[in-house]
Amino acid sequence: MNIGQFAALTGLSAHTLRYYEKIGLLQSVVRNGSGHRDYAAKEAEWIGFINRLKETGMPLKQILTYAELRVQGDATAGQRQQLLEQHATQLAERIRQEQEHLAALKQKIHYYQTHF
Amino acid sequence: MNIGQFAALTGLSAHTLRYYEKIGLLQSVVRNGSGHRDYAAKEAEWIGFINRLKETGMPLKQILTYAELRVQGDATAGQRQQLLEQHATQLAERIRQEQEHLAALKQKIHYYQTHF
DNA sequence: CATTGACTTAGAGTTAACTCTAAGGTTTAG
DNA sequence: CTAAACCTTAGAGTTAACTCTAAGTCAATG
Repeated sequence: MNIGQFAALTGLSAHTLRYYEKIGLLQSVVRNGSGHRDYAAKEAEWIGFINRLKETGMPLKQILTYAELRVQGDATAGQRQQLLEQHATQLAERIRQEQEHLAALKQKIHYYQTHF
Repeated sequence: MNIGQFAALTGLSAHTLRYYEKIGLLQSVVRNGSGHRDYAAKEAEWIGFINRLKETGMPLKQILTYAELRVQGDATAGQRQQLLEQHATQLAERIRQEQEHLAALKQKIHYYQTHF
């Protein structure tokens, strides 16, 4: 799959895909005979995971750390697990806070409803 | 209360407080005889609400819209209510997504636990 | 065979929300 | 009285994560 198709599939732009490659987030993209990038299914999966981490607020730098551990193979599984555990803990805490904020917002909205 | 004390109280820097004033987020700060800002309790409350909106991902521009409606008084209560309702809906949706992400992360962590 | 899309490097531009600096002046606290 | 904190305007710098441009070349599609 070429970069245009892969961009459409992942929702990222071709520019962004090259950028991700440049900073080391995508290390396994192979080229076809004429030098064009040829994306495989595993890249789509990996981008999916990157997006999950991004959408939960992990900065690219940290995702990059994870990516670098990943290419080092099984020896780094423990570190990766720890990294994800830390992130999961932070995410749970954020969800908790957002629920609190949501409750407060709803109360404020209720105030508007009853007073105007 | 002067700007230094108020900064300490709200967790924002004096720089940021002046910046908020400049962009119109803080419109009611009075000055004492010598021109220094004199913050009141209502400002602290308002900053608290701004922080709540910020922490739930509302961009300053939109918070500014709310601020401008606010200073226009009761006539804009409906619009403000609508703005908050929209935001609450988005927030609820985001929480839902984050919960999904969290579940997926936990599964991945579980995978690490059982395979290494 | 013409158009569209791919390739490269290198670097500039964008947006949000600060964050800080300069430069000169006034006020307050101990 | 002196040091720290406040005031002003105007503008530069920062960080993240893109986003785009230039300039020239090569490949793929209909």
